[in-house]
Amino acid sequence: MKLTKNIPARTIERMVLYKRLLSDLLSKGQKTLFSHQLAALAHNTPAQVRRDIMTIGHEGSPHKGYDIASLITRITAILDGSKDRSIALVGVGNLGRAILSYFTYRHPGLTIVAAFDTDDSKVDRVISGCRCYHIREFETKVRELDINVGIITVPATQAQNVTDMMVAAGIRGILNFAPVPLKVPDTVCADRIDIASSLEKLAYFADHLKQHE
Amino acid sequence: MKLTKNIPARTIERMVLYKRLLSDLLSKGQKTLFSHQLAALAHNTPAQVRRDIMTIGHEGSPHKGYDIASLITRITAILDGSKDRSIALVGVGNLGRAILSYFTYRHPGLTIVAAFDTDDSKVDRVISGCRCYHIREFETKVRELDINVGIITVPATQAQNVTDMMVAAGIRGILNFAPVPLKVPDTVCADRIDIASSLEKLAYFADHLKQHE
DNA sequence: TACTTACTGTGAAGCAACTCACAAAGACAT
DNA sequence: ATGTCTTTGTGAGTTGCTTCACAGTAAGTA
Repeated sequence: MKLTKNIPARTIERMVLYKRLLSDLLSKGQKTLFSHQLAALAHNTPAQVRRDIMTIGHEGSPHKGYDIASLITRITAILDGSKDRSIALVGVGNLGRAILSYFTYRHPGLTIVAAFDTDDSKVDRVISGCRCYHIREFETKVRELDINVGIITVPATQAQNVTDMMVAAGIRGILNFAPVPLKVPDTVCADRIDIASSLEKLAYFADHLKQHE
Repeated sequence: MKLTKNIPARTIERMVLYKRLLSDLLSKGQKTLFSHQLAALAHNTPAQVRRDIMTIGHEGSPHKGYDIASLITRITAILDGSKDRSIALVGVGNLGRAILSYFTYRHPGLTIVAAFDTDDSKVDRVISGCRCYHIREFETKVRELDINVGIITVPATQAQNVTDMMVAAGIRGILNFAPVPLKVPDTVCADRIDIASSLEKLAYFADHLKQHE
């Protein structure tokens, strides 16, 4: 695979979606599709789809469209989805446990292999198939299990501390559920999922979207 | 408050964050701040902060900066955060329950007032302070409790059905945890939170971000 | 009073993502 | 063959958010 330079984040997000949609179609026996069909499934435009596929260096043929199997292969290669990802979760509270149970065995290629907490009553328990360790073992386990993505589900006040610890341990991607922005060096990628913020934003648009045509 | 026309979604997201950061400062007794201080807390630039504040029609003074209390008031007015929001959740599975427990009593102004499921064993139970109803009562309860935001935590196969039901019941904002994009009329605002996708994206950037200065 | 300093408000420039619109090309019909 | 139809690939244009850079301004200083 040629080294495609700098694919924009938005495109990567859509690739993840395309991959899932295409895999569905493939498992139903469909072999090819056109840009407008994928666009309908992804709720965007044919032009967007074609541009995206062009961006990752793949091509289709004007009369058959895109070959689903080879497109999946290409996207997978881009996303590096071939190799299994080991993920660590820090903060075994309500949300942490929910993510563990929600996640386990459901997402091939993405596995939460270790959870961490400061609470001794949680240490060594196995929650939804995932063992809990004391947070002081974090760096050791990260190295041992070759983890490079971390999930943060600790209270806001501790999120930055945990982040710094993750960065020090060599984590390169952080998914943060705490409602604070994290400071990370630019060799590390951090994303925030904040349910309360999302709801507030939604509440705003629920009121301000046009009420009529 | 004057009708500010069309504040971009990105700005609204930052407003939600600013509001939280400013409230923290206010409760610590701070009265005013400068754009560069808020920028540091929000991890963006002073110019961005000033532009945002300008966009919502507020202003500061060159020597004292912005008045925190009045800025919060303004943001709250914009976000309509004064009135309490009633929220419905559909799909009382692992994730649904986690969100209920994670959310309850923690977010003033945002309350999940009713949960819905098809499973009779869940109906009438109270989970984390929130009562479950059978989904056939959805529209009735939505009207009764004046709900206009909904959370979807059902399996992907049912997400669109639930969405259509929500739209029919008059819901205007939908937060979707199922890994499929939803089709909604443009009078309704839908947002997707997909943990698996986020992790895949993160995994990609964990590998592709620059390794060194 | 005049000078310095530090900040805001904002027009204009810069960027990045999205869309348009059309040339090129294969399939099929006649 | 020749023409028609449909769809791809893509340069160019557009849109919308972000950043720059500087005039305007008020407080502090002497």
